[in-house]
Amino acid sequence: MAHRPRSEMIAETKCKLLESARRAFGTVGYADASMDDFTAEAGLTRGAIYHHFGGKKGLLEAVIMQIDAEMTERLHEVSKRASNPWDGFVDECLAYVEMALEPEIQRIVHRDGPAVLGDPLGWSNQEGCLAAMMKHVRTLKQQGYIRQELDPEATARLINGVSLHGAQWIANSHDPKQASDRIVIAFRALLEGLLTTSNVN
Amino acid sequence: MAHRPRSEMIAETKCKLLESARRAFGTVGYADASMDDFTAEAGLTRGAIYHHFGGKKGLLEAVIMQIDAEMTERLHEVSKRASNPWDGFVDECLAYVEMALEPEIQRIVHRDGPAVLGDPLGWSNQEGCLAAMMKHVRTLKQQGYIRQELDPEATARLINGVSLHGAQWIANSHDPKQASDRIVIAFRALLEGLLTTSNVN
DNA sequence: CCAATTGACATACGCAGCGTATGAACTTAC
DNA sequence: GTAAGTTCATACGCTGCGTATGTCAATTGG
Repeated sequence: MAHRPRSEMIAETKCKLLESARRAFGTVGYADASMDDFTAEAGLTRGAIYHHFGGKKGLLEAVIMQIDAEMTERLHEVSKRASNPWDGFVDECLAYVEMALEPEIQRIVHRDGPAVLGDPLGWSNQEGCLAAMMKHVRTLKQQGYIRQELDPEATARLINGVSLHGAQWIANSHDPKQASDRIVIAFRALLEGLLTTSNVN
Repeated sequence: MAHRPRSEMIAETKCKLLESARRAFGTVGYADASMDDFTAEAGLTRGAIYHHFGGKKGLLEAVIMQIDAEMTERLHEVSKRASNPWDGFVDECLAYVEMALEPEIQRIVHRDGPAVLGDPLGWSNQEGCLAAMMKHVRTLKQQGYIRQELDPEATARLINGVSLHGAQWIANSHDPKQASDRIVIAFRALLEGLLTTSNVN
């Protein structure tokens, strides 16, 4: 077995770095993740990181983009199998909450990410979870489900905030199950504020 | 002029440390704030920090508590001069948004704080901004303004999330004025979802 | 098929920054 | 007035990042 093409080797190296970095970031956090440690774990050294990702920050950014792509995919799956647009939207929101409960996502995407890279607006603008939700809101508006005066982007942003904080509260609650139930009730109530009067049940 | 009582000297030292640390954290951020630098700026050394605050984290915690206390006070002022409870609540929410726009608050309280110290639930549980908002929600519920099935804590948490993300979006927008207008509309819509049907206009 | 060149990493070095252990001065208590 | 405790400064070692440099393999051009 001779050597495989170079492009494959590179892709594998990048993949290994992303994997071990993601695990380190997700467990001990960005600040306490030693580059020497998790590169060694991947059988490499820091040199590879500086070459491929420019540095520790670049690596974090790449990890986040990877996770965000996975989240977007999962959310798409959820909203696809709803019977009507509004329910699909609500389901997607709740799925987003559930995902934010996963330790890896919570830590990397929602805590260290904004702290290290700044506001999420910069790195998840195109084709990310936020973009997907924004598109969803726009559709609901066109179909008359929600109020006409609502701006899709602003609305998506706010709902995103609701989801994140709800999730955070649930995650850190001593009784996650009960917290989840209470959050869902309040969440649904808030969302109903968006509906046009003719759509309020 | 002889020596003043020791307790005064200590208080002054603590105050100076808090002040310079707060400035450093608020501008360059927690990670890039060198303890040697901002202690020197206060005419002291790191030794003082480890003695009084236990370390860098402890100092951040103290700074956050100081800011949170100021925020609580300011919010209280706002809601006090409203004509009715619901308007007072809405005003308080919008004031919270505005405060989250201030760079120092945004950076220290909403970004570095959670990243370094973990979830805000731990450090702002008692007598903080969240507690105040929660109390407000409870009152509104008792007075019949908002739905009975809503849990005050969960609701306050979600609204907090709405405020934070709205503020963040406004702050990073290229047109803050326009963004602010769009956020306010969506924010009000969401809040109206909390109202009892008899209170919806 | 063989240089020449580029790319993909590893190695070595320097430096900043944190935490701790130690020490000195000053205060308070008795 | 002395002993004890407090408040800070100083000194030390360690970890961890970034960069500069080196090395080897792979690709390219003739």
